[in-house]
Amino acid sequence: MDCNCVSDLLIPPVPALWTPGQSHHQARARGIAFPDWAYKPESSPGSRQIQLWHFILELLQKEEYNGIIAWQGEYGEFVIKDPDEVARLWGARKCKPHMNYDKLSRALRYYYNKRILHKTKGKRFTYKFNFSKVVLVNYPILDMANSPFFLAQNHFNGSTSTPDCSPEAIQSLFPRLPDSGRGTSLFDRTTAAPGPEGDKLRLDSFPFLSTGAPCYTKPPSLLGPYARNPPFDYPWGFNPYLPGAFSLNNCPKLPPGSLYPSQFYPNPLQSSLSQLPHPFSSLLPTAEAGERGTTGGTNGTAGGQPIRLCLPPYPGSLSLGRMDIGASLLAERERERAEANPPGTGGVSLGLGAGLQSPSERRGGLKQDPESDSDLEITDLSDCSSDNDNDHVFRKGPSLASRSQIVLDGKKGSVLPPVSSLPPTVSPHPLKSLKPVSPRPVSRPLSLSPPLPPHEKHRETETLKMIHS
DNA sequence: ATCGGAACAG
DNA sequence: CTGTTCCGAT
Repeated sequence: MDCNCVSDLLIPPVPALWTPGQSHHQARARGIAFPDWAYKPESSPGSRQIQLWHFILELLQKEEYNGIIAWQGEYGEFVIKDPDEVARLWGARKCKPHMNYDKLSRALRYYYNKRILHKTKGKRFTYKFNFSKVVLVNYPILDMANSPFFLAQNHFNGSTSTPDCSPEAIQSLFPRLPDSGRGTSLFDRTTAAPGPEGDKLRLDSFPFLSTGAPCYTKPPSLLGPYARNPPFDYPWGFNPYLPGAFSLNNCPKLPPGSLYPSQFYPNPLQSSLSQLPHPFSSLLPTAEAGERGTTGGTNGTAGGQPIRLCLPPYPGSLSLGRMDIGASLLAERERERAEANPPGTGGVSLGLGAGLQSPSERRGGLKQDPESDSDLEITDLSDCSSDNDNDHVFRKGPSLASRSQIVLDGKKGSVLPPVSSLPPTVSPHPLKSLKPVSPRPVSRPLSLSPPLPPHEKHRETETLKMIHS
């Protein structure tokens, strides 16, 4: 039969900035950008093929699909509005024509034990992601505990009302990064940048940068309509990890000194990352800037966008204190199999005092899963807004002048010297990472597959060529 | 609607 | 290992 597997080779075009369902309503959802690498099949150890959760994330990330699946409810929670359609898309992606929601949901259920996902009881077709889990799964090697992101997050969580310290501050720490991956064409599209074609950068190689820290998109109110969106004016030499670079001062809770532990640079990867710009930048809206409210979406998005995930707001609760998240995650991991810990257990905080202990020790009181299914340890972090409120922070250097031109693999890693030191871990196959989904709207009124504007297409092609070489 | 066991595929 | 396919039980 004919399946749409090809879609795997296509690149989604438009960046999908999460849009709060056009809504002004309720707690507006803030989108969080899920790190690119999270969407890459390669990032899923053990599986060469796209995984269901990746796929879900992809759909969630694109507003075109908001009619069938969308973030809703608590942070990380999403609802499958049209189970059959989602199943159909999944089936198309996997070339399983007989896929249906029953089967898809079975696969989803397997995630419960893995703690990647869990069901939101009481709400139909509603599930919730445990992002930290996802992160861990993808990048277990990272010592996220030491990441400023996480640290910030912890604090962030601690106080609900301190949004300040959080997202924005952190965000300001990183320069914008063009997107990545698969998409490769990200910036281009936007283009806004009249000229520089060289804005291609592949962050795939720096998964870590993305850090797993999904970032929130600013609520509409905060975001300008993309007023300014300089592709990125941060000097590549900027090292976000340098103390000086951070201006988390606004973050009262962050203990000085704890931000950049030496362990922060455990490996080459990390060091190289330090020169990378901020990945979240790709969140910048582009074409669809103007229109966002339609759920049915129609923007022309089709191709090359990297993946960006948008989540609904809520930093729920990271229950970890500032302890080491990594440890807790590990603990969780173990716990995972040990106890299927039914949700609903009390104990909100994951042992603040736990600190880094061996996974086996953690047992002590770590119990999370505050209530129901919210054991989600959120890893969100910064506000990845598209607007650069904090640009000024970085604005200083040679701005545009030094735009990077990193291309990918093999080609030239011009601007990022350390590229060579990057671990081969990620994205071995550029092409592969290029395209995640392109569910074609086989049936469905929704504009599942908007046409790609000519120029974009062109760009895309170019990009591909580049990658190829 | 959900769940999870079991067999099976790649 | 990650589903896919069936399916009986809630």
